[in-house]
Amino acid sequence: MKKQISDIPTCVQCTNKSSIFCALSSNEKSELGENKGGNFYKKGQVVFYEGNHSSGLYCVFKGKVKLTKLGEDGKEQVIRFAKDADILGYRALLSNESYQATATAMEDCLICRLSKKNFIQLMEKNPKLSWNTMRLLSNDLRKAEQHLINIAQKTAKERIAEALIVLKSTFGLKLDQKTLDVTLKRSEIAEIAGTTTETTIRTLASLHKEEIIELNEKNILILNLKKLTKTAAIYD
Amino acid sequence: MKKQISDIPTCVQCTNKSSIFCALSSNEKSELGENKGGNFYKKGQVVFYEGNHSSGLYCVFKGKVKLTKLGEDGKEQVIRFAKDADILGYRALLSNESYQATATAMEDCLICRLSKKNFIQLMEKNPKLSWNTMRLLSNDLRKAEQHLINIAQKTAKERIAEALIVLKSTFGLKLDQKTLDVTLKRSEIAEIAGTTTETTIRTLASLHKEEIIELNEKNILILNLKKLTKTAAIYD
DNA sequence: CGCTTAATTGAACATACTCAAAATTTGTGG
DNA sequence: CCACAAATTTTGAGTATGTTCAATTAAGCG
Repeated sequence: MKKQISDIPTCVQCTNKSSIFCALSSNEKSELGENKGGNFYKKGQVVFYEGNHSSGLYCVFKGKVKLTKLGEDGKEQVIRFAKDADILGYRALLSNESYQATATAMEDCLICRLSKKNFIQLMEKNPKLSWNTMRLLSNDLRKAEQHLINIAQKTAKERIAEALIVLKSTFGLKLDQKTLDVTLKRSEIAEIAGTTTETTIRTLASLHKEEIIELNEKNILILNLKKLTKTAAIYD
Repeated sequence: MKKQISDIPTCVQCTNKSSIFCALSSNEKSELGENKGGNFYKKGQVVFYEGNHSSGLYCVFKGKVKLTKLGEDGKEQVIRFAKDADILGYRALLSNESYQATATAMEDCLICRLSKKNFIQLMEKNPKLSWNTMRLLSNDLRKAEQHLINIAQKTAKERIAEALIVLKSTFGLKLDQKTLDVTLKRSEIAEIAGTTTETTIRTLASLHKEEIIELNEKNILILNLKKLTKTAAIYD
């Protein structure tokens, strides 16, 4: 049962909460939605590439997206995630003209493309939208800096434990309240933690032996969050 | 000849260019400067501490400042620098209430403290100020993400070479067009590159042996920028 | 069912860290 | 300006962590 583009509502009708667009009135939302394009992205499909010229602002209606940057040696590094109601590509509007990262669908997604011009016009009219965008940037910056410290100062095991915690807080758990509500390849976990696939495999096996996590095929269950947090060396 | 607080002009008279406040009219600048406090900070003195409640916005009139975050194990990590006309502590205004990093004077500095309230009021009135602030955030985010990749994927030598290049582009060179216009302890360079003091010393010695840099007491001279760039694995 | 992709395991190796000690520089009070 | 204490830089050697590379097993998919 494949999702259709017609499943995407207009901005006015959009049911997604907690987006930066909540500050907009119905009229403004309708203005935002002019020239809107909704698209279906299959798992693994690229929404936009790092370095490409910015062609608008993306808003995730449904699905999970990872943002990665390419290192000099061709190794990918996950820098951020996006999910329902999150915005992608907004930094390209503000600084440079090109996208700073590559956005890839982690599962089948429905993503809208909004007009750059409309967004900028709305920001000028509605200070709340500017304010929300600034808060968003500010939070992303805080997370990026925290991530930097983690990678710079933690061991591979600590970073992998932290990656699991980040995945939990970003995507949440399934109904059993234990299983991470996202499936990743080992190499993708490695890209978050900034290590190799092999080290990731060995470390996950070690965490499993310590009864901190459970591994069921592609699924990862968090059995002992307290221990996992301790392993990640997070004390705040 | 110690600098005095009286050396600091009013915002209206401030000669610093390329700040986010260039968008302001004289009247607005004067509004910004109400309740302004100028302070002298001695080398090594802390302007504000990570985790402290935000008590305003800082604007560097003259000097060099480093922003650091503390890792779980107590190791400092330099996340950003600020120099003449740069703003500090602006993120605390937007997200959380507390400062996300510790700001320390790298040399004797003159730094103004501006009222939080005035800044926010001005942002609401003048969309250009919001826009500039957003651009600033956006650039900081880009740099932080680039820094993340560097630390995650480069060797210690590459990171140290990169640190020197960052120092050059941030603080520039002295009149000879070779000497970095900033003096740092070896441990501070290590904090930028995310490595240890010993590794930094050995690597600088190695770069010196390769005739890429020259070490004169506390000063670092860049003899061969091309080679240094190559060593840093920067190809763009 | 065969082919491709992903996960796993092992072993050798390298990078960079830790710890300790010595040399040097810097700062401060007399 | 000197002497002494403190901080910083430097060097060495041993070690651990994590990478690389190669080979094997398992899983996914048309």
